[in-house]
Amino acid sequence: MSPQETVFRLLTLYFIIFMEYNFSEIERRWQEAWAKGAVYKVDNVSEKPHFYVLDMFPYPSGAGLHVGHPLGYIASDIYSRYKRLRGFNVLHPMGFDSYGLPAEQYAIQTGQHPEKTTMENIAHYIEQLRKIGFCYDWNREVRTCDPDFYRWTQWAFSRMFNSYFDPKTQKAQPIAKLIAEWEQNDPTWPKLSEREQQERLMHHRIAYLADQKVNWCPALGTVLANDEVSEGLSVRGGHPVEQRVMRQWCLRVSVYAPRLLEGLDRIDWTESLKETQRNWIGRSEGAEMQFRIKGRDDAFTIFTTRADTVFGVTFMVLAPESEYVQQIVTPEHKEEVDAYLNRCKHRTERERIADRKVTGVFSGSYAINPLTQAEIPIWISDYVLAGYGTGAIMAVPAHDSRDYAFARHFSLPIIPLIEGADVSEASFDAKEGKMINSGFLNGMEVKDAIQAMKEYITNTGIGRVKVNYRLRDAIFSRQRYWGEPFPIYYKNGMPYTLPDECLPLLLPEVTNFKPTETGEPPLGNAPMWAWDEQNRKVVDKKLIDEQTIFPLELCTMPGFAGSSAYYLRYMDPHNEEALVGHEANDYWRQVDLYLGGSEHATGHLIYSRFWNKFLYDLGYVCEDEPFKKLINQGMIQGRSNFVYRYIGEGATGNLYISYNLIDNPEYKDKVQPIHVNVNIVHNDVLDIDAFRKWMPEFRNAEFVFADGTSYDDNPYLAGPKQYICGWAIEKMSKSMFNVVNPDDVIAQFGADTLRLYEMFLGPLEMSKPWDTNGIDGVHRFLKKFWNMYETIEDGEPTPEELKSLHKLIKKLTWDIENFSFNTSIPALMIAQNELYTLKCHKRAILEQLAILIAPYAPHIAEEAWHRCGHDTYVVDAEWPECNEAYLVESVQKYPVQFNGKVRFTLECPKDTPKEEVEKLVLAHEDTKRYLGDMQIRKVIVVPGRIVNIVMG
RNA sequence: GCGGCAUUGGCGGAAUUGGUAGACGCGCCAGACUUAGGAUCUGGUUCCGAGAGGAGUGAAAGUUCGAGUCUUUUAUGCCGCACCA
Repeated sequence: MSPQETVFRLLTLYFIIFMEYNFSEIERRWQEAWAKGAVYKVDNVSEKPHFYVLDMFPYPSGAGLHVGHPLGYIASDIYSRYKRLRGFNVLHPMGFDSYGLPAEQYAIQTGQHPEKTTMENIAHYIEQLRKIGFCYDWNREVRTCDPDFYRWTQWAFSRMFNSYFDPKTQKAQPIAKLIAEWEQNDPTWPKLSEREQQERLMHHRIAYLADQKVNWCPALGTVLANDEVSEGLSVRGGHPVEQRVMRQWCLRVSVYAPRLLEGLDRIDWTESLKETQRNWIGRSEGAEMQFRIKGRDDAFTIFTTRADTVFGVTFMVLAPESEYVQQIVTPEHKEEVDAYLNRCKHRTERERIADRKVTGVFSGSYAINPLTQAEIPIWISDYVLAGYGTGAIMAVPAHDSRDYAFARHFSLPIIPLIEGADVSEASFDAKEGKMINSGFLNGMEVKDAIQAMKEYITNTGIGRVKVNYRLRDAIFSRQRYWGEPFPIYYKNGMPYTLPDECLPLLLPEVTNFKPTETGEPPLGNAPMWAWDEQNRKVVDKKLIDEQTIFPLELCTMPGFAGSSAYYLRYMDPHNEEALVGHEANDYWRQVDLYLGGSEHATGHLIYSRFWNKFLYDLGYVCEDEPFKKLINQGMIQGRSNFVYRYIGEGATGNLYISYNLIDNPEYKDKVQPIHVNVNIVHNDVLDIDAFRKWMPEFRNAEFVFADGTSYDDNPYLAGPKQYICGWAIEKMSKSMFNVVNPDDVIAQFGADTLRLYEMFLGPLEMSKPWDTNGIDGVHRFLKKFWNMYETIEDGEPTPEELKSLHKLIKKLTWDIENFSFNTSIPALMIAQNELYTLKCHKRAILEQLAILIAPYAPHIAEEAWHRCGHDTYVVDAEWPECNEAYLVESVQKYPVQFNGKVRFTLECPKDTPKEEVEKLVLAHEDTKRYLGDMQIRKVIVVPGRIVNIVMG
C-alpha cells in the first residue's frame, strides 16, 4: 500500500467513524442535557390539560433490572412523551417499593443493615433506568421506606383505626360519630368501663385487632397474607406455612366488597383482570335460613344459593371450627368428635387441599328441616369452610357434588328434586329443570322455585335473602423488622394511636434482625421502643410504667401498606401538611393510565382500591377509583441456549456437537445438553473463544462444527466454522444462564435500540421470550434512519415524500392511542425505506420525522431535531397532524375474485362508479378465461375494496 | 371443576370495520463489494408442483358473494381462582 493510499484509507475511516451512528455518545450527551435542563420536571400548576401515567414501582432487588422489567416502563414512556407532544401536562413519576423481605433476610444472613443494601440497590436501579432514557420527573421520586413517605402510611392507618364503616351510607366515617351516637341513644354505653368501650369499638374500627386464624410461616417467623401463600408454601422462599390463631391487626376490607365490585364497571381495565377481581370478591346471592336444633331452643344459621332445594336436605354439616360444634355434640359422640377436630387442627391447609378423601363425623344431634319438619342429622366435616358463609351448610346430596360424595360415603339418603335427574351415579348440579318432591314448588322451573322459596322464607320468617362475599379482611401485621412501624401503643393492653403531629414514628435501630428469644417480633430487640404519653416521644422501654410510659406495637406493616397510596404521593411529594394537598389532588385527580404486571390483580390492585375508597369517604381525595385505565404488560421469558457434550463411546467429556448434527445416527442419544450463557451466543452461533474462557471446564473444549468438521485453527482460511446452539424457552433465571441485562444491550446497541426492540417483540400484553436474534434488524434501522440526517436540504417536499410522512403520522397516532406499539416499528421502517428510495433529505420532512420517532427513540430523535436546526427540546415540539389530502390515491386497485378466489387486479380511476367498475371487470380480457363455461350469477362490487364474481 | 386469554411460514409477529393472509424484522438462499466478514448493498424466500395450477391461519361444522376475523363444538397451551354452599 502506498503512503498516499494509506492516508486516503485513514481519512475514509475517520469519516466513517465521525459520521457513524455513535449511539453511546448521543445518548450520554442528551441524558446529561435533559437532566441539566430539568426537561422532564412537571408542575402542578398549568393551563394545559393534565394526564397521569404511572408504572407499578419496582422492588429494588439485589439482582438489578433484567430486560423484562423495562417492557412496561418503555410503553408508558412512549405514551407519556406522546401525550406531552399532544399538549398535555404529563405526570410520569417513578419510585421504589423499598420495604420487604429479601433485604431483611439478606440482613439476617450477612448482618448488613437492610437500609444500606436497599439504598445501594435503589442507586443501581436509578442508574439502570437513567440509561434507558425515561422521561421521569425524578424530583417526585418516592421510597416507601423513607420516613417522609411512611409518615403518610402511618397517618392513613391511624385514620382507619379511628374510623368505622357505616352500613347505612356504605361509607367510612370518623369513629367519633359512632361514639356520639351511642352516647345519645345507647344507655348501656356510659356504664361500660374504658376497656369495655374500647373492646366494643374494636368491632367497628376499619383497622382493628382480632384473633385470627393466620398463615404462620415458622421459617420466616411471620404471618403471611393469603396471596403470599401458594399451595401451603410461602410465595417468597417456598417455606411451609401452617394455621395458627394470633392477635393481629386487620383491615376491614370486606365491608367494601360491594363497592369494590361495583367500581369495576366504571373503570377501563382488561376484562380478564376485572374477572379475576370479581372472582376474588366472590359475590353470591342466596338466602340465610334458620335450622332449629332438635330438643333445644336455639337454632343455627346456614347460607345457601339454592333455596329451592330445602326439600332435599337430608343432613347438615358444620365446619370443624364452627362455634356450634361444642354446643351440639352429644356426650356419646364427644370422644369421636374431639378426635376428628384434633385431626383437622393438625392438618395444614396444604394437606387438606392435597387430600380429597371424604372425612367427617356425626355430632349426635339433629336439626329440624323448617319446611318438612323432618329430623336430619348434623355432621361435622372439613369440606365446609369456617371462613365462608356461616360455617354451616344444609346438604342437598342430589344437587351438589360435594354433598353427594359425602352422602355416598356415609350412606345418607339422597332425594332427587328435579324431574328426570339421574342421581344414581352423580349429583345433578345444573340449575335447570322442573321441581319434584318439593311441596309447593313442584312443577316450577328452578329459577322460579329459587325466587318463590326466597319469598316464602322471608314471609314466614325462617330466613332472609342475603348476599354473601368471599372477600375477607386483610391481615395487616407482620412479625418483621423492615417495614413501617405501627403508630400504636398499648395502655392496659388496649391500643391507642400516636398523635398525628408525632408522626412519623421512626423505625428503631436494632442490632439483631431476628425474633427475640421470647418469640417477640424483631422490634422487641429495640431498646428505645416505648411511648411517653406526656412528653410525646419515644423513650427507652426500661421506663415503661403503664402510667405515662407504654409499650409500642412490635409488629410492622406488610408489603402492600406502602404501595396502597403511593400514586397519590407523586401528585404532591413534598407536601408536609398532607399525604396529598387538595389543590394537587383536584388537578391530577387519579391515575389516567396504569401499567404493570397482572400478578398484582388480587393483592395490590384490591388493596389500593380499598385504601383509595377509604380516603375518598373521609374526603381526602376526590376520586373513588385510583386507576382509570389499566394495562398489563406480558412477561418476558428467557430464551436459553445449549451446547451438546458428546457422551457416547470414547467420550472425553470435552467434545461438543453442533445442534444441527445431534440427530445424526452417530450422535443420536449420545449427547447431553448443557446450558450456555446466552450472552456468548449470537444468533444461536457460539462464540468459541468466549466459551473457552467462560468456565475452566470448557477451557480445552473441542467441537464438531455445523459442517461436520472439527478443524478450527484458522476459520478465515477454512471458511466459516460455526457451532450452532440449541435453544428453549424457559423462565429467565440465573441458573439457566439466560438472563439478559439491559446494561449489556445498551452497551452493545444503545438505549434507543433496546426501547425499539422491546416494543418490536410483539403486543404489549402478551408474554414473549427475549430473543436477541432480531435485535440487529432494529439496530440497522436506526443506523439507516441516522444516515438520512447526514445532509439536510431546504426545499419543497414532493407529493410522494409527503405521502410517506403522512401515512406514518396516521399510523403512529393510531398505534399509540391504541397501545399497539409493536406495529409502529415496522411503520417507521417502511417510512424510512420509502424516504431513502426517494433520496429525501428535506428539512420539512425530516424534522417531522424526528418528532414522530421521539416517543420511541428519544435520543436519536433529539439529535435529529437539533440537526434540523432547532435549539429547543423535541419533547416541546408539537405532534404532527395527518393531512388526509396527501394520502389520496389517483387510481383505485380492485382485486377481482371469482367465487372468492383472487385472479387479477383491476386498476381504474378513483371514484369510478360501481356500475362502471362492474362493466370494466366484465370487459376485462382475463374475465372470460376465468369464467370458462360457467354462468355469472351475481357480481358484487364493494366500492374502494373488492370485486367478487359469483359463478356457477 | 369454574373463569379469562391464546393457537397464523424455519422464528418473532402483521392483517385496526368480515374484503388480495403472511406486512416488517430475524434466519436462510443467491449475487455485488471485500485480504476478510458476526460489516454494507441488491434480489429471492408459506407449502406442494418443472409449470399451469392447487392447498393453506390447531381440528370439525355453520353463517356469508366472501371468514385468520362472526357462531357452535372440540383439541392443546398459558394465567387466575377453587371442597365458596
